[in-house]
Amino acid sequence: MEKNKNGVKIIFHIDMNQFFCSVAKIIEPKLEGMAFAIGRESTTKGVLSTASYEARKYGIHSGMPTIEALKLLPSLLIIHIDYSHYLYYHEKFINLVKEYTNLIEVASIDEVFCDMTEISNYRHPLDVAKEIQDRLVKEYKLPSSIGIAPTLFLAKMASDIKKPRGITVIRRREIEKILYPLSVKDIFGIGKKTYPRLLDNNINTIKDFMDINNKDKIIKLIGENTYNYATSHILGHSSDIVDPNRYSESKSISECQTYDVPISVFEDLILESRKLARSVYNRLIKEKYYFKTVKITLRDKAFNTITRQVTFDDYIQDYYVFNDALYDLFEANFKDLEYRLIGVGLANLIKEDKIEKEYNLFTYQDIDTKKKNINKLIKEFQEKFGENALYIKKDKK
DNA sequence: TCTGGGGTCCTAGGACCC
DNA sequence: TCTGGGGTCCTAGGACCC
Repeated sequence: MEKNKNGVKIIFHIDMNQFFCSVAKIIEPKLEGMAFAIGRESTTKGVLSTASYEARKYGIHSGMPTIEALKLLPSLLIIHIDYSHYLYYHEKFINLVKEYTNLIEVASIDEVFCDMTEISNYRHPLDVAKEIQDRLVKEYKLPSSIGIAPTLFLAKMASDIKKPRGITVIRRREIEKILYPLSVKDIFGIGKKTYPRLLDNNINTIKDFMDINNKDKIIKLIGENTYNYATSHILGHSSDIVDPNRYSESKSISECQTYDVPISVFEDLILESRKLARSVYNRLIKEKYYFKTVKITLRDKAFNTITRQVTFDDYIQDYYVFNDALYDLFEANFKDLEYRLIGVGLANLIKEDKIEKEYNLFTYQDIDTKKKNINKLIKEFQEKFGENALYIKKDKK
């Protein structure tokens, strides 16, 4: 891996500030300074995906039900933008960063990790960060925050510290100073379920979280693996590298739909599932995957959600097998309820070009196992009946 | 109070194999 | 009749992230 003259990796995490709102403002500059949010237009159903800083002042935030946000601010403007617009500016953003390094890991539509170790040998990382930030604003009107640290995890934590338009550096020797005063909810991976449970146990700050005296208590709450993951990453112990191919292959493809009018008739459910299935299948073919697992999701009016799945022995790419499996799964799990959400998906994916290799491997393994079994049997029988008992004499006429 | 849509990863239990 | 230990795969649910 890249190392600079000090033997330390320089990782950037570049995070677009309220990316969806920025794109809306590019499309319509009048939105600048207005309290608005991104969500489903002309309905109070659903949740908001982003809120402008002006809207956030009223307590409005992403994930908030639209109807709740409107209670806080009846004049909140709700905008919907086609996803292709976001993708367009995503590309611009990625291409600009690629001018500095090819070691880029696209983490989501609005954030990337990049390894700037090489460039740090002849340019100061802060200058580079400042330049990227300025160019994103000048060339595309995209504000961003940048975190600079020796690991991906710390860079991600760093970019969160100053928003909007911040640049934060975390050096190894500054980890305690910078991170320990922060709340445990700022730890990447601690969410809205775990946070209150930690608070109940007097774990408020990252300092509390890292206190060895709290170790057993925290492990009981979040499990040993999560604990070890979080603590070692906070200390900067991580061998993660910027991997441009980390998300290049999907693990699953799925689509779901929430209905304003719940579905309570099985035939309607099947009809809707066919639409979702068609779309999922098109993506499967377009991206050249085979699948082994078919999944369904059902959510009723009371928000009870079940998932069911079936896995086949071989990788397949057959639309009718997919649809039959969906039908069987829905039929077996359909109850006399009102369903608000239906989901279908494919998992256990493999790329088309890998499939032949896989099959050859399977066949080889099969032969190998079979051979071993036969030899075991021969040995057993020879021990029982004698070395030559299994060889039939050919002297018979 | 009302809760979208697309993902990833983890856990715990069970089946099965050696 | 009383049954170990390790590994892998599958399933369902849950937490989390953007």
